[in-house]
Amino acid sequence: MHFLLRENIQGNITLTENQLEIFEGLFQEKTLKKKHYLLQEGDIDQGLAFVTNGLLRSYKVDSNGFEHVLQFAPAGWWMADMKSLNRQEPADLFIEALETTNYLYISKQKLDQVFIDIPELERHFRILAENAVIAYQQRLIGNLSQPAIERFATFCRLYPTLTQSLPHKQIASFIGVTPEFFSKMINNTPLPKG
Amino acid sequence: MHFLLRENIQGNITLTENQLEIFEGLFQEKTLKKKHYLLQEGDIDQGLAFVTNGLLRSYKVDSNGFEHVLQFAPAGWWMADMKSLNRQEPADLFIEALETTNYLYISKQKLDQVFIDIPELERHFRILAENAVIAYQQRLIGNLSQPAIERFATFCRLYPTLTQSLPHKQIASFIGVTPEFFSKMINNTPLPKG
DNA sequence: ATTTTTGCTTAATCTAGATTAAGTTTTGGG
DNA sequence: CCCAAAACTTAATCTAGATTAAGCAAAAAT
Repeated sequence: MHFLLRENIQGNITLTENQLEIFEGLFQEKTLKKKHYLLQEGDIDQGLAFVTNGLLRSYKVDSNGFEHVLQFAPAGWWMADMKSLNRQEPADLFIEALETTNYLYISKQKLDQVFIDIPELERHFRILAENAVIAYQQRLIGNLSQPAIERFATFCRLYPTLTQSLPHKQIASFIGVTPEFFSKMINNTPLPKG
Repeated sequence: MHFLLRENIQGNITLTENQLEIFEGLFQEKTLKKKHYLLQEGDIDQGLAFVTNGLLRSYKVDSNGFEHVLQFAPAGWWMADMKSLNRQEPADLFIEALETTNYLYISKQKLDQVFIDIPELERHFRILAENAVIAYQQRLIGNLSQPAIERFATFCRLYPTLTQSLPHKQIASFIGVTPEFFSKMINNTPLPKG
């Protein structure tokens, strides 16, 4: 059940078996049914989720009621409303299960303590945060410089698995177009005549 | 000269006077003249800059030759091409001085070592990275959900000092519009008749 | 000081993508 | 198995912002 968590950690740092077991002992196994929420706007995020199975998405609802997907978290990915979690203030994001999802949950309190007990883990989360910064920078530049069709191509290259399993509506929201335009766009790859 | 660096650190962690002096000893003081580059596309970023005076910007040049500003760094801010620095690969960003700028420079090597010697500093940089993630998330959502005039209003609220000191062209690039549209937009706040 | 470059503005035209509105297909709950 | 709700498609119309093209102002460089 935890091999994905171990892989995640060992991608950045080296821990002893004992340290791994201490860390793993801080999580609870949880399940969220499809269409249920891990977090809703206004809640205060109390911890981090590591998906072991299924699929989560985080999104913001804007002042006109439109949804904008910030992140998808399939198995092996972390998910939280980082602003709400870090500052302990009301969330502006929703986190929802797109499929019934199993995840490991660790409270902010336990996470903060383990950074003191096992400083290598703080390195792991520093590197994860830095990689997230890089990913958001690239997405932002893509949104400013590329037309929708190229953003879609980038999405397909980056998340080939998700491209298959997600409703088009969700991909459209992630790349920043309406479902109507997305539909028109992908059905407009005109085949050569003859 | 270093009071801004101390303020920056002490905003997140507590170090002894001795630890502060060790850390400060790892930096070189440098100066970059206006319009000169700290980093150009294709270079490999070798370290982090902490601005003590002046103003840097990082930007990407897209395939059509248009510039997109990722970040401004006035006094008290850090600057790097995080992707190039972390992965030691060719940069896709330029980092340029918009004014003659003084900064403290630390190499990647020394920074990595000090994270081992003084684990609290790794916490500081973890928190900085997490705050950067939050800022990019908000900027991305703003770009997807708000018209340019509201993105400009947000920019003015967030960076009141920069709003005064920056050429309009740079603000336009940051919020993601052409200079022509920016000009039209800000000169179109129609005054009431009479 | 004057020439060149860079920045700012205005205005006409153009377009990627939004909006609105149906109609169709698929999914899933009871 | 059936019905309601979602998801997807198509098409007409609309608009925020881009593009192109001038002209003007300010700042740097020689």
